[in-house]
Amino acid sequence: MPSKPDFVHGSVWMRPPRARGGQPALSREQIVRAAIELLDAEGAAGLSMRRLGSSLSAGATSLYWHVANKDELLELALDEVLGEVYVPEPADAPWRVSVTVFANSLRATLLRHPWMIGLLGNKPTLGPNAMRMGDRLVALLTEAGFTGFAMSHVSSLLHAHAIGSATIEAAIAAGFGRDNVTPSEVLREIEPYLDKIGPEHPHYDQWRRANPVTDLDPRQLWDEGFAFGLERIVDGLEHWLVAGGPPTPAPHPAADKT
Amino acid sequence: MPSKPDFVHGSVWMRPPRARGGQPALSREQIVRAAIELLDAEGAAGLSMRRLGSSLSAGATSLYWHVANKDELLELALDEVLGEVYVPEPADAPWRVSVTVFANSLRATLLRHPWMIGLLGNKPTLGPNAMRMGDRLVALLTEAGFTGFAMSHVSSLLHAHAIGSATIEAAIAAGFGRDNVTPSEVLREIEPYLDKIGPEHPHYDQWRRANPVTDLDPRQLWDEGFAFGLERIVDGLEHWLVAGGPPTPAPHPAADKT
DNA sequence: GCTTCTCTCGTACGCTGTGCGAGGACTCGA
DNA sequence: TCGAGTCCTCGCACAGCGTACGAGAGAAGC
Repeated sequence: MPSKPDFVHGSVWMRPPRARGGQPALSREQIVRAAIELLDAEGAAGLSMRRLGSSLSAGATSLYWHVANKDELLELALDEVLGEVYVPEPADAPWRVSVTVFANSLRATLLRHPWMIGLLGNKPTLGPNAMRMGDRLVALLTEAGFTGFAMSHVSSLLHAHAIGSATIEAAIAAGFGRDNVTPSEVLREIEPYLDKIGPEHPHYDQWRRANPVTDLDPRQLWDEGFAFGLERIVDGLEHWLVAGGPPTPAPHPAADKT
Repeated sequence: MPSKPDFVHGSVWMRPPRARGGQPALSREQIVRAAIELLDAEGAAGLSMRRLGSSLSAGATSLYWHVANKDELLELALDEVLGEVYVPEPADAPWRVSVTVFANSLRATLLRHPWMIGLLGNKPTLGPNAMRMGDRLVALLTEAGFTGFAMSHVSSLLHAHAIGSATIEAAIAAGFGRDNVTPSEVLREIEPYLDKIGPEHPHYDQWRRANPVTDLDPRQLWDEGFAFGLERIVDGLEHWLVAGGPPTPAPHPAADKT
């Protein structure tokens, strides 16, 4: 066999841009991005290291060079999508508006990536995006006039409303996601069950008959409900603020106080 | 005949428990109770069918006679502990008080069984205890003067506050549960990390320095925060109520999304 | 040339949920 | 007393999981 021209075999042009044998075929960012894609498409149960690996044309255990374990990967993915949350600058608008924008953005992000919800209760979110979100929210609330621990309580209140609402909505939406049935059809399916157990729940049953929900788009109803709650919260905060904050000045509870 | 996974008829709540007879060494109630015990003791990751079986001195697959699968078992366990939530009767107290009692009870239940939190977003809770809770809350809110969809929005708002708050608290508490260290020690451990990345988060860092949290019991702080938020919510609801409910017939409710 | 560092991956282990079918225990009718 | 039928338990097996380990490929530096 005559020797082949060397430039064919060893040249750059013959090598694929990201050869399988090449070194940097994988990166942490790439892995996290692929994980999010898989999670969005198939939910939390659809993500396994093997599936993730093969979605990157890599071996399952190759991932462990870039990521300590699956939990850490989920943590990274969670913080990554938290980067989608938008927190306005304090100067952008009145605080009532800015706070509403933030809460809506957090809720929308959670509903866009419902797998986040089951992860949030597991460990504190200390990633860079979560911290950035927290920092900007502190700026916003401080500028609005909240100080001390009340400020962090307000932050928790807003977070809780978005997270709690998204949890409830995601739960019901999970019942809707099944094979191409519309929410109305699902609601109509549940109806007989509710009718059957109706007598055991007279108050709810009466309300349900007076407020049939079957023909409405539940998504619109949830949007309204979230906005309603958020308005009540912001109203309550404003009243508290104009009333002068805490009724009795308790700036520094240094010692145990009851 | 399409045997599509019918949302209602496939659900646990539609099927009666297996008929009795033979030798009932195991029962659904017993299994659910043991599962809750295991979940409380070891968290969601600590429950496996094999471990649950051997905690009942039974084979793992014996459980499948009484329970269709693990998901259904978790659903049963979730509804069971929801029975711990207390909803006052409308006549017991002014609605502001009753609503506060309910929200506190829901939060306390969630914190007593933190594994509930990761389950809530997965599917709607239609079990008997959840329905009973919903029914009593409807009675409460109707008596308070809320009607129509606003009533369900108020219900969602209260649920969301409890669930969201519990989620946040459980996440941080999970970081505390580690090997016999006190929360203060954990906070002191995190301190250097926060110091290091402080410059990237100036607002938060400034607030943190002005409000050192290290010496406080975080549990007390969370209690205060939850109560603060709940007061703001109830205030906001009361103002809305005395203002006469919805301001206008509202042709354009709210469709803003960010 | 050699060593060293960076990265990939095949193999393997212990664990998971659960389908299947054998078989034990009990009740009932004769 | 004897089947027959029903209720319930459980051993086995399978596919899939997270991941520890160590071999080895390729690039970089001496």
